[in-house]
Amino acid sequence: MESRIERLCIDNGLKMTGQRRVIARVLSEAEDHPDVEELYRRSSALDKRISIATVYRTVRLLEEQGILERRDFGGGRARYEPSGHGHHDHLIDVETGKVTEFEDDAYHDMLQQIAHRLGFDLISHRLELFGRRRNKPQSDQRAASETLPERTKR
Amino acid sequence: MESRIERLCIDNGLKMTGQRRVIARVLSEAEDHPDVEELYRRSSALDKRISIATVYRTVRLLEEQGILERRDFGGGRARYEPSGHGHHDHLIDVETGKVTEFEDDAYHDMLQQIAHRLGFDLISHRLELFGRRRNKPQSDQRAASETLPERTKR
DNA sequence: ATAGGTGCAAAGCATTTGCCGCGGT
DNA sequence: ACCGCGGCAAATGCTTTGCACCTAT
Repeated sequence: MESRIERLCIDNGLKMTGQRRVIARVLSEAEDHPDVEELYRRSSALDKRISIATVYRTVRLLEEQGILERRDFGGGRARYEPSGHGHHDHLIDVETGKVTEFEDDAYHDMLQQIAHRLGFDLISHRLELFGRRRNKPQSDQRAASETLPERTKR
Repeated sequence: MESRIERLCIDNGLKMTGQRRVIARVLSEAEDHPDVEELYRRSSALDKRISIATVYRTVRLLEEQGILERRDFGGGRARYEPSGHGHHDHLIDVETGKVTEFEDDAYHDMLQQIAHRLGFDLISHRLELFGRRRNKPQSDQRAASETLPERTKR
């Protein structure tokens, strides 16, 4: 069984080694935004002979190929998610560290206008909200959340 | 002559040493978003006996006191700006690396609403636009820009 | 006087890289 | 067979810290 990301790797003409296959599978199955350490943990669980250096190299390679996207939610470690589940941004729960994704269509035009007013064409943006859960959360929006690993730095 | 930030330090009951006074002055006069290295450079120019460790310590202290704000524009180094020139976000010119500030009042409500829909109270946010300069920039908005130091990492 | 600040160099962390044997294609 | 890949450990870049001395208050 070939994972979604393995397929993408092959299509991009990447050499598929054992460790890459495992990492591709882990990424394909990830529903969150794991950092390298976490990817290494999950990959090691499937195949002991993977070094963290390889995870770093692979993750960088896949990012260059546009297969992965790097995120920076603060805390000093990069986090990754597969490309192509549409434009979305993130809300981080400041107490638990959980990340919730949300669609950004509503205000994308507004950002574009802001850029235009300043004399620029908008190429991309980065938006993160930091919030605290309210007593009675109402869920009228699909949103998956996860736990943010404890930060080491700072 | 006592700089604006030195005043804030005193008001917050911080012990004012020679090096802190110099760093406070440099920060008070900064119109950009310098990183620690840059602050060290500017401070050293005024007083040779300042170590970069002290700049790191001071900058962290001032951030904890709410006098400074840390920014992360990517590139692996923190950048700082004095607190309290109002809510604003940043647009980064992808070609030159220049940073332009802009006001965010217009869409702040919208962000709040998004957070609410997801069941959160909005505490803060981070918004960065990346754009390319257009031929004829129209300037109807106060905006200062600067050059982004070359990134070392990635 | 004394709590806290400073310089220096070493330690920490996340990430990258050199070297060299190994494995896809 | 050939070129790229992976493991390991050393290197890197930013930031923090232990220690011994120094200085505002």
